Amino acid sequence: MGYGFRTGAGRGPARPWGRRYGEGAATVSERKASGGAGRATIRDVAERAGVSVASVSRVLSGNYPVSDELRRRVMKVVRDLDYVTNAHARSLAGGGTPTVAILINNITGAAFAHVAKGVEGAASLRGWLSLVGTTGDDPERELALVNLMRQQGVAAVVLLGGAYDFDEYQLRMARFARSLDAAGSHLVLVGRPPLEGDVAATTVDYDNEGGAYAMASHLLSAGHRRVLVLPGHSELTTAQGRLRGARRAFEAYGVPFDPGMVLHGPYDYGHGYDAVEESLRRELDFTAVLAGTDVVAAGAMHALRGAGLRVPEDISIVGYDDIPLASQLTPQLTTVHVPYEEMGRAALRAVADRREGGAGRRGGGDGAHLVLGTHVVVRNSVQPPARRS
Amino acid sequence: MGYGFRTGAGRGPARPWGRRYGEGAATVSERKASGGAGRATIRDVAERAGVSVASVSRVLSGNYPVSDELRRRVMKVVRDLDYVTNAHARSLAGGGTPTVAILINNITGAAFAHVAKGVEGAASLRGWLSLVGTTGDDPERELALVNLMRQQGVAAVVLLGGAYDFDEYQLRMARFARSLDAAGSHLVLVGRPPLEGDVAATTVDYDNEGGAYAMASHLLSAGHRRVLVLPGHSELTTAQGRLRGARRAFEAYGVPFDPGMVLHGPYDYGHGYDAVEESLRRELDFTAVLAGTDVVAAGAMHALRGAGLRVPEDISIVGYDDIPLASQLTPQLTTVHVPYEEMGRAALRAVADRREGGAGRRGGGDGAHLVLGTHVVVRNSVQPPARRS
DNA sequence: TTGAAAGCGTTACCAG
DNA sequence: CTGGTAACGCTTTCAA
Repeated sequence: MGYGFRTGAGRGPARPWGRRYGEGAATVSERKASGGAGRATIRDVAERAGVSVASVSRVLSGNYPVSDELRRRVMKVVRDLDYVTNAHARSLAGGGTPTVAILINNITGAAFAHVAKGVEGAASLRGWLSLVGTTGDDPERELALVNLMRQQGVAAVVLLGGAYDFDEYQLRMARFARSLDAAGSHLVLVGRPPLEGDVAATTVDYDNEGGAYAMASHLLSAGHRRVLVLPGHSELTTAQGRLRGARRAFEAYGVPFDPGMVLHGPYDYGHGYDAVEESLRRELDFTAVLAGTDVVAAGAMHALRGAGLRVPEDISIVGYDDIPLASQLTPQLTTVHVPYEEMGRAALRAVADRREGGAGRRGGGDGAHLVLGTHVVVRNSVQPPARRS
Repeated sequence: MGYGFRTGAGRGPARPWGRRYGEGAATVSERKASGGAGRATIRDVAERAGVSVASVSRVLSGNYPVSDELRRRVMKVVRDLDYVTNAHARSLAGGGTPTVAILINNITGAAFAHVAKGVEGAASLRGWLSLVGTTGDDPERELALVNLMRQQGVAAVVLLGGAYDFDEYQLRMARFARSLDAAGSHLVLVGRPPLEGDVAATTVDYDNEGGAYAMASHLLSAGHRRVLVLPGHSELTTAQGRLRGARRAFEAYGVPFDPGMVLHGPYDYGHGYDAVEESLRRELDFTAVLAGTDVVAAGAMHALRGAGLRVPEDISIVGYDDIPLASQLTPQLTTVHVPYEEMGRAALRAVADRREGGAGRRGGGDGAHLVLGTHVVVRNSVQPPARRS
């Protein structure tokens, strides 16, 4: 009748917006010449196959009964035209591939790569897509990225890596969580402590402090008493946890913990190198180095060697993370294994389960918290302390 | 008049599809309760600000003059509602954020991380988005991913890493290129040789063979004559190039090249280790190892050391890629620097330029080919050959 | 089992 | 400078 869209038999207004297919309800004319500019649409397929767009949609979605004949006809045209569905249109109409966004400070970190692999692998297993964004440690960029992901309508935003424990952090993350939740998305924190309060965010963490405790214990039980500790940046939550774990181990062993032996700094090779070099210059007395990450340990090892010290004969070194580098160093590094890839998988699983399970139980409160175990991997970088002259 | 959408004053059919805002042309009623389920839409914002959706769109797009008063009103509501544009709707309507897809075999590779960083960095600089997918060396998955990316309407698909030079490869890639081109997208090959013929794909490559030539020359000019070559998989284009370069260097130096000293295998630590161990067992006579990648070199170094051989005093080793690992090994590895990050940047730049420049010059033919230089980085893993007993 | 058409949330054109 | 609204390409309901 009077209303209706794409009916009205050619009485539409002028159309200066560009091409249009099949103007008028039953009029199959003015067809776009196949192979023209731009992507083929579902209507091109429908017309060419002599069926309705609804049928094409049903064939392609595969979630609706269609006759074999119809399917055959449609699929042939799809192949001929090399047609693929427009994901944007599909999402808009309600369907669409769920997408996870992975946000990371530095894509170059080996630990990240493994988490990303876990997420990506689990995602593609379910036919999900994954987006990656890097923040470069810039909070502004992080904010911008979260918003960008929100625009994309992602099923979840996975934030990777230790967080800086500034005052603003909790507020900011809580805001992210709320925002995403309101948009039907979800925040997942991987490798950082859970948010306080009743926030709708999932946390997938590992036993950071426990790993450090075990690692330090390993050193202590080998007889080391003077150990140089390089936990990382003092405001970084992972560094704080590692330091805490080490401290607890010292207490447990009744060994006094000397704060003067703790050197904070970034999780990189250069810091490990510099810290050890400086300690040597300052003639600090230590028989072992407890590094915050394997990369820091590698740097430390380099500096030690540069000073003519042997590892582990003169000085023992341990790392944290158990990235491939750990077993590629000489000597191979004793370190704490963190199940990064498994964490990635767990993160995606959490989101997927949540999605299937409780539609409608949104609105905060169910901040799940998963903690995966860590353990010491003993290799060749630790020996009982040498009696130093 | 008779036609029209969302006009016709309430004469529309029943609407069982769900909520709808502002039924009828001027009727501002039946508003969704703010804060309800789902994302706020541009119409929520428009209604709440008492302006038209067109105005909201203009304020948010920022590409059209609007009064300060309007902007203020709209932005306030946007903040109140925590509104973000729906990227899918935006793309569908013609706007939208350009997106690059990065496809990679193994996300864990360090070389990849740097290319990805380059692409991602350059992309976000322009406000572009980047997607990452991993193929796991599976051609089927690669195909599926390219199609997925095509569905997403990505501006370009960047394929990373050496390719397996099977017969089918050229055809497959040409098909990808054509497909993407037809959809208004573009194929970029990074770190692999360009496609043959008149194919619309851009290639960003590095002087692979030249780097190998220089690296081998370095070894030869140090006096090495018997060198164990571990180029990689024999079907991998990068491995082929590296082997070719080495061979040319031998020729240039008038040193006979012994095919028996070439051991093919994957680009991983284990292969380096195994190859050297086996060579040692077979009592192959060599004074240096020319590894296909730094990781292979690391494995080789480990095996050598396990056999009681010193590097570089007894055996010299060189790598390829110059990933961070190279300078973290002991001794630090002399290797070939490949500008991975720069390649990533170049890849994105190529796509972006192409997009701005020649709209309409699609249809094959302009397969640009960029080749970036490589160079030897001399560190401490090479010494003139020891006179062996 | 199939077809017709409304609706998803934007953008950009046209008219004022 | 602002408002109205067709169109983007698809899914899904309703009707046949």
